[in-house]
Amino acid sequence: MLDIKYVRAHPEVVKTSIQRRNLNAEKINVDHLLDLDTKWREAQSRANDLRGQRNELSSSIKKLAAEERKEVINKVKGIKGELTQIEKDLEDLATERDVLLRLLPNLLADDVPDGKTDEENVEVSHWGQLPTFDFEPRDHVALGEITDTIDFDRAAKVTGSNFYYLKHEAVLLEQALCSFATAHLLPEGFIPITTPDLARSEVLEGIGFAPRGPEKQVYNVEETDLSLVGTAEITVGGYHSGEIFDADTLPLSYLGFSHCFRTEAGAYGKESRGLYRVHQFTKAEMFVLCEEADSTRQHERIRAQEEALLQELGIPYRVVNVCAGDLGAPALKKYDIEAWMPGRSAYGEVTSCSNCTDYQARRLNIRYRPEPTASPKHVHMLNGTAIAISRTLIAILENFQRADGSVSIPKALHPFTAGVKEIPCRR
RNA sequence: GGAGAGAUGGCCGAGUUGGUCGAAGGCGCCUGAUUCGAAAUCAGGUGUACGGGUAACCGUACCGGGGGUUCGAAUCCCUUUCUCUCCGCCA
Repeated sequence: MLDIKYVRAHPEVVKTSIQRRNLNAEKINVDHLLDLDTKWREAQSRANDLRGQRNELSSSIKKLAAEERKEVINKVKGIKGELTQIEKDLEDLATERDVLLRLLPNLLADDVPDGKTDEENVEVSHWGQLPTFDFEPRDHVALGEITDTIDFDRAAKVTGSNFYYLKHEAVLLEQALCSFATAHLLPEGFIPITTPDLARSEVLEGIGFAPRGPEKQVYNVEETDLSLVGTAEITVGGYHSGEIFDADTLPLSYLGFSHCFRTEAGAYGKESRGLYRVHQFTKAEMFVLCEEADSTRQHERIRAQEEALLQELGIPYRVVNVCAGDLGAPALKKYDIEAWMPGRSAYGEVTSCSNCTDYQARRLNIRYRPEPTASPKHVHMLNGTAIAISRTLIAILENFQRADGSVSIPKALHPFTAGVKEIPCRR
């Protein structure tokens, strides 16, 4: 959520963000919002006057004789009639205004490229040598089948499409990747944390997810206000809601582990084969709370960690600066890191990191005091994928496959795989 | 799941026969005095949001959330969430 005071002062900047993000300006109407806001402020002012009058008269009642008292009470009742109506208007205006206010996306960083879809994201760097094979490389679905490590067919019996079982070395890899991420990020000051896999609507909304309605991306739990989380960003972000930090406790960095559940409604089509777009996966997520002036630096720090992890694994990748039209509403700027996936001879997103500035902190009410006696400001919040297990598995299987259908396990994971260094072909 | 108790400012904690309570007291923090400096001590200050004003400042709201009673609610009633204790069930 943006600061309404900022919207009042800089409506053009907000409009530009909406336009560049290719959002529906009819629906997300800044002028209408400001109009409602003006009316709300007028009503607020009037209500204040009336309440002031009421309070003054009310407090005098005690001292008055019975005769006068009746008269004044009637007078106050008259004020109350008008006040009740204005308070009703005030509430309606505030509700309508806030609905619109919450639809506004974050501002855009200066260096966010123009563009409508992910095809217009701009490559900013790349790393690693693309593998060459003297055989026809298999994709991860085929590899998962012949090594008996990923089973989609049987999962379909239990949960339907886009679920899977991991078996044998894939399970080792899942656990090893989590341990690998921890081992790498612990010395960097990240606090490991496991979180609930569910969260309340209030928290989902605070982070910028729609918990209900046609645009929701999450599973709801019946007869509760809970949803399965799509990322630990939600639960780690909600962790400190309502709190005020001393500046010297920031930045605060977490490495959150959770399962991620996504309905992926309407996302079927290309790029949805195999593990790429599934309803459940495990993820290690970096999450940083910091001071306002520090967030750009923290964003680069998270990105550097994401790159370091892929480099240690030996997976070729490129970094793209996500264009305005492909950015999520809470993000001021986002990098996607795309690993090379030989199964489709293309790069595919494996991690991303977003600078959400104070957009999430405002609704979650997470603040800090820049100085001990200063008024609190909202913290800046950033998130980035350390390891998304499912997509990392794609990259590992496809990049490290051999002609005989076996797969070598990256050296960086050997300390965590119980001595297992390769995945044998079983068919 | 059943029965009770509670939720107050950055923290702890008074206040429940409704009015002078944004809220005692303490801690913490800030400023000043004292000191070579510090500790200790003493004095003063110290919530958030919204609205108004160039400003000093003024008004309004906020005592977990929502609703109600009343001229007036931290205080009374209803409801909801959470916490704690006890009982039951269970990994």
